[in-house]
Amino acid sequence: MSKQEISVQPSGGCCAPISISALDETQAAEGAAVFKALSDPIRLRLMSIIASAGGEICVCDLTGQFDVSGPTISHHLRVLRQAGLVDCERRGTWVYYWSLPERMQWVSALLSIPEPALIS
Amino acid sequence: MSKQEISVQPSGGCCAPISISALDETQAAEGAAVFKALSDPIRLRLMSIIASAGGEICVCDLTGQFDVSGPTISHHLRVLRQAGLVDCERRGTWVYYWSLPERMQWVSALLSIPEPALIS
DNA sequence: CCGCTGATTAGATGAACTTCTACATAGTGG
DNA sequence: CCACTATGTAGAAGTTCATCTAATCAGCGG
Repeated sequence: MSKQEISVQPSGGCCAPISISALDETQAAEGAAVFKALSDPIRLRLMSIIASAGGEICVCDLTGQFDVSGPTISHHLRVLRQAGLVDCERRGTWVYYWSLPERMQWVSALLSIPEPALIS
Repeated sequence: MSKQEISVQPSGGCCAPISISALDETQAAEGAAVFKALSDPIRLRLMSIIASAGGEICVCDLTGQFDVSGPTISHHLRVLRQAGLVDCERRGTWVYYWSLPERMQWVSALLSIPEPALIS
């Protein structure tokens, strides 16, 4: 896995929270792409299950928790992967996914409101 | 403004970060709705301009910064409003928008990775 | 009261997205 | 080498979304 695909290239979480300064078009495009990946209820729940799994989790343990077909889960996992939020690896018959905390934290920081901002 | 519309009812930012525990279907639906509002480059940039304005900002100061028509900006602002991320008020001829930090911080907290989680 | 400007609403159109079924690929084990 | 299981890919169908133009609403000034 981790194959080369046309995906959002993480430019490195490098911009100030939006409560501090506005985003330029490039930053907005990258941020919006990540938010789009999280904008589906199934994907957000998938992301939360993977992120809270503490390590990695097998696709076979994900599929059963949703009322959609396997290919649909597969599709959603690819979207999360292309957004840089998770990565995966095949080991034998099974494929394991884990979350990429840096990416999550970058998006979190984008929306955060620093203490100084709360005071002013 | 602040009219009654079918929108995402903020249930109060009340769930743990997804790196700690998975979301149930209801929480995922509410979270995904907010992320969807932020999933468009124009909307995310609008949000960042409003949030970093320090107070409120007139629609007339927003429209000129984008290459889309006025009605399109209006549409995007409504989406942000329905997601509970901004609110607005008409004063005379002009309409002013401001950000709702609580909502922003709730979403930010959802994706945050608490210190203890980084250690374990 | 009428025209003007700012902003939103309504309706239409083309693109993107979610989901499915059918099929393909990867790996295990007899 | 073949059957079987776990995932992923391809393509299609229905729905949602972003955007535009045209029309409407709100407030100001003559």
